[in-house]
Amino acid sequence: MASQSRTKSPTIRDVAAEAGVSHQTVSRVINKSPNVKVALRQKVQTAIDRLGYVPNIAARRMGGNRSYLILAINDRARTIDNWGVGRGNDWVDQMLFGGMMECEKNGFRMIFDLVETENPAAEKQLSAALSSLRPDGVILTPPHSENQHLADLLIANGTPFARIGSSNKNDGINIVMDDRAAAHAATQSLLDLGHRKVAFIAGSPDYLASSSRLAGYRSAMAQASSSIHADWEQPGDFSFASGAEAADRLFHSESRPTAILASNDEMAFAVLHQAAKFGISVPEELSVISFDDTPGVRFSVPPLTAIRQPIAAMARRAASELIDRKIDIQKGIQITLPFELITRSTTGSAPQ
Amino acid sequence: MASQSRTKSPTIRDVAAEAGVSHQTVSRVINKSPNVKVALRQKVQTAIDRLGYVPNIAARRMGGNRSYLILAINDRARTIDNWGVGRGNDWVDQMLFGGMMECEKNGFRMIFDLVETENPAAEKQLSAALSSLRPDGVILTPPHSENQHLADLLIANGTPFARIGSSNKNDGINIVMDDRAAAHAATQSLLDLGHRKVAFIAGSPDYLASSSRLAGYRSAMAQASSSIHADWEQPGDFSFASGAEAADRLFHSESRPTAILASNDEMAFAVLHQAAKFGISVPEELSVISFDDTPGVRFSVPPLTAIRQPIAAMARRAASELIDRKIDIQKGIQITLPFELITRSTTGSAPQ
DNA sequence: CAAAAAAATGTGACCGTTCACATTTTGCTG
DNA sequence: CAGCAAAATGTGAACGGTCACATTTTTTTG
Repeated sequence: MASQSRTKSPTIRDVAAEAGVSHQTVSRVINKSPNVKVALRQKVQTAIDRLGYVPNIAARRMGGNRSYLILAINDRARTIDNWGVGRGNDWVDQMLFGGMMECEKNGFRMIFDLVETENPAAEKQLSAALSSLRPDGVILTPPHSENQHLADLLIANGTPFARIGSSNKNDGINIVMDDRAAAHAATQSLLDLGHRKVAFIAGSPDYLASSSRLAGYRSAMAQASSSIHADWEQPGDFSFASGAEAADRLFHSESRPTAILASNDEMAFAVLHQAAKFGISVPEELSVISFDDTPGVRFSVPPLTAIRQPIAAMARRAASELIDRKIDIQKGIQITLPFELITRSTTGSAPQ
Repeated sequence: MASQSRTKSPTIRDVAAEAGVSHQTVSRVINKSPNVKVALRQKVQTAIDRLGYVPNIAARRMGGNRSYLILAINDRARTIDNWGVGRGNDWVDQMLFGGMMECEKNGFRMIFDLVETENPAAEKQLSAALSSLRPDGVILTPPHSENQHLADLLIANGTPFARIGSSNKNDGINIVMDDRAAAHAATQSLLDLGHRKVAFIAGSPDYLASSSRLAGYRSAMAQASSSIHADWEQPGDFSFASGAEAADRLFHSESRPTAILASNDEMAFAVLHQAAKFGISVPEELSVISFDDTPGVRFSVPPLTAIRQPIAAMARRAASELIDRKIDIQKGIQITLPFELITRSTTGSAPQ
């Protein structure tokens, strides 16, 4: 009944026999060892091609001390809503793409683990995954990149790791976008369009990025030396609801802003939503810029001008660094990737 | 320099020594063999807990004929745009969630492979993945679920597989939403609101779902016995651009529809976009329903009424069936999962 | 209650790689 | 061109599970 007998794939010894060499020589060819003569290498390669040999990843892990696996830890909370509410985790597919391409290029595989944000068993879950998979590297994405317990566990275990979207850490590989500079640039672009009343909706304080973005906004505003209104800095938590509330407060403010910088796309969507309700036209009466540039933004009406967070590029870089693994995880490495301001249709000159 | 020595995880033999039994007994406990006395089982379990033992997945694969791996084949084309254009693959994260939860529950892991749609090397890529990973099951997602070459390869290899979003196949496990019924229901809901001029924007003909949806639309319209205008059936290919073009044609049509059923969210977004341009208010002058209900839809203005495609549930079911593997892949199994019509704000009574 | 059957437990080989080390071949030096 | 170092290739063990089968214990049966 169940599955019929699996076709037997050729082994390294089949290739060795076919090429008339020892199995170890085949291994050397696979692993690009420099100490194989060209003639032999070619003979082996021919045999590999003829037999369609592909090394078995499980056996490689058994024999050597590498697994050719990169483990990506993502937030379950961001994804779980898909079940009911239909909230997407735009990180996952970009992670997948950026990280996976890099892995594939190097004969690695990427495996995901979804860990609940506030789960006290998170360490246990990671620990089990390490034992079971013995990955060559682990990528931590927000908010897990802020969880030092996980990092400590990885250090104790001797597994190299990279954090995405977190910096100022003195261990592991830390890959970030320059949030401060990005927020500054976005704010400046609004100032350059003649806006003087520029508001900011902050992200959840749990994320380091939130304070960096706020700092960038403040520095640009301070430089502009225009009068700053306290109401223009609104709290938020990255949710649609919090964005809508912030927008309400701003629209009711006695000094209503003509431009709003929102700390993520979802809150920017909420701003557009509320603007429509208030009969405020975008971009004629109000300009909006958001952070992240997740895939959905180009379908908003009007399409959002946004700071693109290079998630795929960050994941790719994380994978690449882990695969190279010339790294001493005990001391931290900081890598900053460039941001990009994508101008679409929610920004325009300040109203007269 | 490189990674420091990895902490040695306990092995099955460490547990055996700790519990004072043979390694095979430990193996039996792990695998829930019924033939272990309760007293012994408990002694072993205690030792497992004390040592924090977790079986090494690679070793399990080497010894036995299972890998505890499910391979999910996704479309690279849908994802590759992330790099440049920022187009999301809403399948991936839902697949990930639905399938992965099920895998995790059973001690399995899910691995993704991104395969280009039109790539002639697709079979080679799958073949390599099979050799390398030896997965216990493979999940094919659109458009790969329509590629019989891949299915044949899997059958020849003896690897069970499930197709998502494809039916009428006589091999493998086939999991679908009832597209015809869903399209019928959506169309009917518009007719029930008093609409008589109901248009349809079709999806790419490469997908079986496209024709099913068209059929459902036609059957509902036929039943309504209202006069049907040829212009109301517009071609499309699931892209924003094709949706915008279809909308343009419909809005210029001499018998402009008061309701439009679009075959996916992206084309529905395009309809909203064009409606705004034409100054057509939604839902007062035009009702819109879309297919898929991908995460972004609730941020459209106004939020889209949509048929939810239960992607996560389908992935979960696929994984579940493959893990149970009581299946004879030679003969096909058809599984239909329920759809759901999510009413949001793009639908309303027909204008007078 | 002895003999046979069934259930519980144990033993050693094996999966397909890489590793450590042994051996052979090649290249270099004086 | 002997003698030795370095490069190229080969050999067998080991990784950590499961499998097939052997052995021991318990239960059933006539």
